[in-house]
Amino acid sequence: MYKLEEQVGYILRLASQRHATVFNKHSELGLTPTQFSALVRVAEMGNCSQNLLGRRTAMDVATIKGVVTRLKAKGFVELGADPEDKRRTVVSLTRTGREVIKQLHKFGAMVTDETLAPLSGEERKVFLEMLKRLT
Amino acid sequence: MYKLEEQVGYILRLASQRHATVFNKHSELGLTPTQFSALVRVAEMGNCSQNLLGRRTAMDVATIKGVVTRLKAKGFVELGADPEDKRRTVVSLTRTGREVIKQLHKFGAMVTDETLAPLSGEERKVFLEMLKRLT
DNA sequence: TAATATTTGTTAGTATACATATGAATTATG
DNA sequence: CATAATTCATATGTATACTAACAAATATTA
Repeated sequence: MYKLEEQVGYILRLASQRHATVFNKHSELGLTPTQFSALVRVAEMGNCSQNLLGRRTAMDVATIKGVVTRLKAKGFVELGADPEDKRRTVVSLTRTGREVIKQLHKFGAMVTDETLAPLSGEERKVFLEMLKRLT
Repeated sequence: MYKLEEQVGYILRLASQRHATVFNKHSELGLTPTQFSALVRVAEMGNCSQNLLGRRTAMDVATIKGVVTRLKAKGFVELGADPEDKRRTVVSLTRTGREVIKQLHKFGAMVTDETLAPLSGEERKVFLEMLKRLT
């Protein structure tokens, strides 16, 4: 007998839903999970092109464009030209962006912690290790 | 040091992406993962209202509406009125829908299998059990 | 029974997410 | 050096996914 509840895709969707709920409950800056990832990555990389940022956050060119547009609208990043390559849009943090990074790191750790709350410390390690192998 | 790669939300997104890739690679009927879930559930439940179907597949009222509309356009389900409750839209399988269910079950099992390929048999059980606890 | 609350479904708005087509700039190749 | 291939960014179209506002039907309760 086929059970939808046993299919990995279905359960992954449910787990993602719960994670999103946890994320949104605590998000004060009004960031979405994808915007959060992109912002953290920009901070890590310093300046980088929009497309490269997309690759480093596993987002499609069309997706990262929208994310960057909204991060700019919210004042966390700014866009500039690359003197060495006229095709590129360089993404960098604004002053506001730099100021919230530490908060974001704390926030991210808290969301991960609460999402994994049903698992023990040892289980979390095992689970994350296996989940990574599925990527 | 904060690592995006260690955050459960980020890894969940990557795993979902890979699952979607596996799903699409094998999908001949042109169904999406959500459409697949809804269709399998309709088959399980026989007739049911659109909203109830949404609840049983963890989809929002707005989301399930779109999914049902597309399943209808593809000829897998049909919509009718409920004589006992004029608010309800009853969703049921068409003849075509009934004919593809067995295929869908096989297909679903294959997708789960290929998605979980990086894990051993024992690991899969442990992983799915933990993933379910996160929902 | 009348007022209230809930349920069902629709619609609009925002945000991913991917495929594909296009155009501009850059790099690689013959 | 000129053509081809690649890269970067934009735009369009389709499909989730959730919120919020709304109307109609049904259920509850005062």
